[in-house]
Amino acid sequence: MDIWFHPAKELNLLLKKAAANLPDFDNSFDPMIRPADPKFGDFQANGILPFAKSKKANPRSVAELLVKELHNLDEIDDTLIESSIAGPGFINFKLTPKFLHKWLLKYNNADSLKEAAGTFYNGKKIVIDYPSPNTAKQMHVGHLRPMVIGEAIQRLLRFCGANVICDNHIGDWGTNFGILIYGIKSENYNLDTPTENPLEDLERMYKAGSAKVKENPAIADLAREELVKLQNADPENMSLWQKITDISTAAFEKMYKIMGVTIDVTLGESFYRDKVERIYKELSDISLAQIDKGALVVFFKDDEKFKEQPFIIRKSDGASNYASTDLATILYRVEHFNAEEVIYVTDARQQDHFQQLFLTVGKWFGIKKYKMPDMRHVWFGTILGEDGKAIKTKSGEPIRLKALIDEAVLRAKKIVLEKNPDMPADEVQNIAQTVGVSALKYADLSQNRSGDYVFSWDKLLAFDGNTAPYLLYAVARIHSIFRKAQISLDKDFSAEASAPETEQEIALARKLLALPSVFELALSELRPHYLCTYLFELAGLYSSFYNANKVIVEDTAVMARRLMLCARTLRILEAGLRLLGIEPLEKM
RNA sequence: GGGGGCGUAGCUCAGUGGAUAGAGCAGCGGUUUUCUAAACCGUUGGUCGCAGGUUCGAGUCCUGCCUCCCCCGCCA
Repeated sequence: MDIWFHPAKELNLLLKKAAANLPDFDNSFDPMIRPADPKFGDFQANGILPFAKSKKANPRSVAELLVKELHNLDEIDDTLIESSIAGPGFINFKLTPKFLHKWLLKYNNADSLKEAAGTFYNGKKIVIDYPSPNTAKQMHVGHLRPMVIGEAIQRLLRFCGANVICDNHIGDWGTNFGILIYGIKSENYNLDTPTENPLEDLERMYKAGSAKVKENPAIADLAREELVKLQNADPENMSLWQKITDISTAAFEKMYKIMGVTIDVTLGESFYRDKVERIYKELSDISLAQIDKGALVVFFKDDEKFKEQPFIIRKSDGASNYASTDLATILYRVEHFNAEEVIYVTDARQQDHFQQLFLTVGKWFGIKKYKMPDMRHVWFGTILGEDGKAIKTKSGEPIRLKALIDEAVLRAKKIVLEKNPDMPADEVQNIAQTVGVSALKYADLSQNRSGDYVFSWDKLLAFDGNTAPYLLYAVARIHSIFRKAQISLDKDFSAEASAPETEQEIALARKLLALPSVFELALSELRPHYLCTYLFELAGLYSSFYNANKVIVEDTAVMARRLMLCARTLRILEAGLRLLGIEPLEKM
């Protein structure tokens, strides 16, 4: 019998195969394999109950027939998998220590795990759109989520075999540049000799300009003129715009580096400014779009939700908007990158926009016979202020991302020093940097992305419980064991180590084998918090094992057995942390 | 008015129609001559917003209601 990477998936197939051999079963039977409570087994099949009900049969006797047939199959080795029937008619499956051992020998490092996980996506071409900030604005706490969630998802997709392109669709074009350029000119601000924080200056000038535009129509006209000049490629305004973009990009890149955000291409809205005409023409030609109240809009008369909510794809003043560029963008991604799937990582408020976008693309691509990509909007809730309202740039004091990171690192440093009074200063700084930043990221990733949450320093910078430092600590302790024993983490244990024996060894090994089911779940919903929960539980089981079962012992057989478990736990914890965008430490 | 989301322990949150609803924090009580105690073990704590319904089985699905947040034509 093969040692399957993903036992739940294989069992599901084999149960169907067994059922097909039995006259009492038919196609309506779905095994419904799920990970089980460890006290019952590794997996459970829930499907017998509804099936027996529909056939008016006794679930337990139906289950007995199926289990017997399953174990008659050549693919099943009774010394590797045990089945039992429990309760009203559940089938419980338990992987034996022998199976656990063989699996751990086979999937012994990140490469072998990645190779096996690659079958989930099999090279599917996916463009993922994140974090897509707007230029000329400083990053604040609101940018945390798209960065960390987008990064975790793209890494997970890549690990599971997708051919991913991270496309940073920055907001670098639009009406606000008229106001900003007006603001810069009215202050005679020199972009060539920028101050320490030029983005702060740009933001200030935009705010000042925006306030003036609101109260003075004459200034509004001036701002509009600047915008028209920019759109007509006036050299002076284009040069200003380019400098704004360069300043913003430089500042963003610094932040991406700190936050571990990796980007393949940056094709902002400005890139699509000459590509929207084709959109207007095509959508008009196929009568999908029409002029209404001066604007070009798409109606969805046959859609229950949007029948009275059109999608504006060109403003009545002739200018493009979010919808125009998003339509041009998705076409480009399909035509140029051959995207088979496009994933957008943005906040929840944009759900209507993306539903309308997807509806429009569905009709448009259908009529034009363009290759239809899968489209997913991965949305997340808002980070709220103490008042329960969204933290906004304009009102109140937004917490800058930089300040948040600095505070996190400072707090981490205090703890590192406390725990390691004799550590050299540069090492303290390195560890504090990783601990602080990863705590920040993990706090966001470990929550189900679809909820809002209230910002609090203590919450985002928590270092206890289900946090990055807890996981990093588990990793550091494993490294310490191997340092102490002077054994390589990549040592081949196949000759020396035997199957797990103690309660803690077995519990830990079983958890390690749950990884593929976690990938499957996290991928199906693109929710990184499932991976966080798993890693936390894994680290918890490791800590229990570590406490109860000493690794470096006289008995070489016991030591080899436990060292192998440590090495495998380390590899999975490290791989998992890296998927979350967290670089593990060897010491802390 | 239409739509989306949220509501689970004192707090912050997990929970794929499945078995006695779980963690962390906080609280209480333990564990260190032993591989990193940033740890481990034990323990207290529940009207899963309310009311119906579907189901062998509902925190999970459906209907209605309540609280709060968000979106609903020229912002992104």
